[in-house]
Amino acid sequence: MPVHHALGASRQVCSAPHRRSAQTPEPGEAMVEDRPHTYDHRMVEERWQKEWERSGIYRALDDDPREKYYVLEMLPYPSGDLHVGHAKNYTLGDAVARSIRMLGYNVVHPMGFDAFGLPAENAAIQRGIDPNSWTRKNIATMERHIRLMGTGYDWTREIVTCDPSFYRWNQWLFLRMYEDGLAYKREAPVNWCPKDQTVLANEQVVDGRCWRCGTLVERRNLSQWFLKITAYADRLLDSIDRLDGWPEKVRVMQRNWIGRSEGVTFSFEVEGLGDRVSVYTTRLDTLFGVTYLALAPEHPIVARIVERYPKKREAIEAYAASVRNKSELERTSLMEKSGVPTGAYARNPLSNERIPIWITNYVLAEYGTGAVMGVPAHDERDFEFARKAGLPVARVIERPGELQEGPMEAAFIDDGRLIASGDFSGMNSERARKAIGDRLVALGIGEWTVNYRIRDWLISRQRYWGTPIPIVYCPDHGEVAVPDELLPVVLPPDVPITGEGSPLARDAAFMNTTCPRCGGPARRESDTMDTFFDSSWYFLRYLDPRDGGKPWDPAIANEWMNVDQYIGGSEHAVLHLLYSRFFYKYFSDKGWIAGDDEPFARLFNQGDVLRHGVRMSKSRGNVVGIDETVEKHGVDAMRLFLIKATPPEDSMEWTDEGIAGRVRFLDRVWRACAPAFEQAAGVSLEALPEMGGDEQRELVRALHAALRSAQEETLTRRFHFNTTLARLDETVNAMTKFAQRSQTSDPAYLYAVHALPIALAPFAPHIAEELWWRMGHQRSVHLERWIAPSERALAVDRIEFVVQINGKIRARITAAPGIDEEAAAELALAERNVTAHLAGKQIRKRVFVPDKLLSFVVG
RNA sequence: GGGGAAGUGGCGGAACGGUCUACGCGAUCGCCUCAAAAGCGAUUGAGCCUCAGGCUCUUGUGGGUUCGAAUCCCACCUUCCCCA
Repeated sequence: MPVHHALGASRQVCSAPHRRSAQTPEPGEAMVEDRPHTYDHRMVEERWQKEWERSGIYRALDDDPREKYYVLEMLPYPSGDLHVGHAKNYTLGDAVARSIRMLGYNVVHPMGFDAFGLPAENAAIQRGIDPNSWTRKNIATMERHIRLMGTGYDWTREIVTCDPSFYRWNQWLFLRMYEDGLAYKREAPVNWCPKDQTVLANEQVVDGRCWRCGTLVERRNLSQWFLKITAYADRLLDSIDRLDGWPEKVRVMQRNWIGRSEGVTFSFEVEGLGDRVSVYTTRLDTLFGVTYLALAPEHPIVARIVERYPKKREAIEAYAASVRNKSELERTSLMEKSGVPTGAYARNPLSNERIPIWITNYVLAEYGTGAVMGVPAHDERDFEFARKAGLPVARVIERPGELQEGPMEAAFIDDGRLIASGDFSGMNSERARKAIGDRLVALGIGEWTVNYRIRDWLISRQRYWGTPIPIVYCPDHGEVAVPDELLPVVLPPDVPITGEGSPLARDAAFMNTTCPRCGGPARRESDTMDTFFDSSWYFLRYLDPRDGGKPWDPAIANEWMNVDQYIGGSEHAVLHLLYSRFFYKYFSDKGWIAGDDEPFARLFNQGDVLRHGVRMSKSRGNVVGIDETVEKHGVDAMRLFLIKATPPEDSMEWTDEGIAGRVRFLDRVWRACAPAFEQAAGVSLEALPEMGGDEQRELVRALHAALRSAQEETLTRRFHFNTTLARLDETVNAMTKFAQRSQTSDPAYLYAVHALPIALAPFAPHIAEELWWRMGHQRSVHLERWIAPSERALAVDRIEFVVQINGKIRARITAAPGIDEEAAAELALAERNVTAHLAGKQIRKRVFVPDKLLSFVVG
């Protein structure tokens, strides 16, 4: 039987209360004798994690009358051991899911693994481990860690993308896109990472380097599969405006990435050739400042020019060869701008001026038209090149009211007023762009053009550990789609992985197949899909994870979509989020989802966890592991520290003192509640308790302030639970104080003890459950409804207002709330310090803010 | 160069037109103890004065709006992020 001791007694006994059920393990005896003062986190946490698993309290059901709420963390890559930096992400999502659930929503909160990708293959190359078993092992470790954090996921919905039951739907979706002309194969110069031995999408090249391994990428011409994301460029851009639950930063980055610009495509005639060279520009106002035409060495017209002006052949070909294999970054940023004259000339279509044609390294064939008009006076790169090449600089824009003389020191790239521009001189830039554009169109050599920075998404990867692209090549029928009934095209096991070339291409058993159309011998496509394909739609599979006939049931998806709260790091601000938005718009067009064609209503970017001032990461060797942290301090303490340290969007420093503080907090919670376990449950939470005195009122007020904070931070989606934890600290401090002065059998105290587990449940789920159970409850605290914060409980019976004279505080006065201005003034004028400052002055104005201040303006 | 975010005690942060520094960490002192740890309690922005009281200053810097500004506006400085 429980033994009650007054708080502060030399020995605090935590004995076993009544049994809950046959399956529930008994609380250990260790708590009773070994560590009498403290809460034994290890035993309690382990026990409840097992119990939650057994009882399945976090399962989300499809037909639930409550309003749905979809909370999702970005699909993690199973990288093995997790550290507390990962824990921050899952802890926030878990706290949000739990508090939303307690507020009465039907919450779905699933988890799964982004299991395809290069690290598994690299492990195979380096250590000869099979990618599948390596991945499965990592998933097991990671899943254990995620469970160890006390997270309340609905594991019945778990998906693993390397499972054929998942990736078969990648193939199915790919085939629908193929049918709709959104998936196509073409030869193109692509980003090739020599280390990873594969191509990369534009989005996956950061500063000219492979986003994964940091190797400088090269250019290669290869035949590759693309997804036509550019067909959705305008829609992807336009609906960014509606994403008001997204961080502004991410919205700006997406807009920049899509990079829509309006300009004119027009052409220059090449002298003596009859051909024309097209260029695209948004800066038509600088057209009269063109002093040369720059071509990419790969531009098709170069060959014709060489033919016509053979004298320069050698120089041109040598130059083209020297540039050819350089990466985009090297050409546009790292290398000095260079070029050679071709000997050919072009005519400026408006000024009719004769300008030299150069080939240069800083113009890329696959960007725009592969040719640009050179305007050194008003473009930085052109200015730099012209200076090196000795080309003239012709100023055609000036800042109004400013006369420039002498040679230019740098390009002037702002808008201004046109000079030396024929009929257009005197116009401002904006008007001139329109006028010059219209003139070119009227002359029949130009066309208004909308241009995008975004390119089609290259999804081919010459690697093994990914979804096989379901295409076969037949000598008679060419490219043939694998029919749906033959899906999935299964990744063959036991393929030797050497890091040289495509493993699948060497596997004869995989490659040799029959043509679905004629039954004759055919070869399979050996490329696999970019893993971003998987993460572009996985959030729909969670909703119908075991469907064997389709990727998801539209009716079920419509019940749950879209994702109400998406949580993840800002590193996916462009890639994953842009791809997912593209897929979702396509699904919407197909009628596979209804309603909003944006998948993620709200997005929250978490801040990092730092150790010694830098981001925690394995490669830096500054990680603090989950296992050791949980072992030493406990899951709840870890979660509380991760939440308490900073607002969730900020990065935080992991400190030993910080987590120690949260361990102390949990001990204080335990000590405050333990003496009242037996009696607390007898006090109803439906109504406020009797609050005889100030101490009682203050205690209940502190508790309700915590309840209000958690509720507000959840419903406003601000998630600044660091302030909620401050209110919980105050609550527990108030309880400790109360217990020292008054009886712990006081109804107000018992009420606080009874309610505390509910207020703690979203943040420290284990101790909350333990307290709840010890009070005799049979049902999980996590299935309880939140206690609505009560205005009456929050009301104070005394306020302190300040008296200001000319803006300076001269007195602080305690009074009843709601005191009127006259009464407040009377009290103020009774203060010595107030009268002293008012003496001999005339009151010109009086400002009264109820319960806050009374301000006198004197002169 | 353009855009975005941010600068508050010894530290993390709270407050977002109305008492600056809630809460936590750290530190100092006290109680308990043979002693320590733990726990509990108190103190903790700076400088002054005629020190039971009161004054001045303080939210990166300088201006402005206002009875009143950390909060709103302008300029500048610094840091981080994105784009070029």
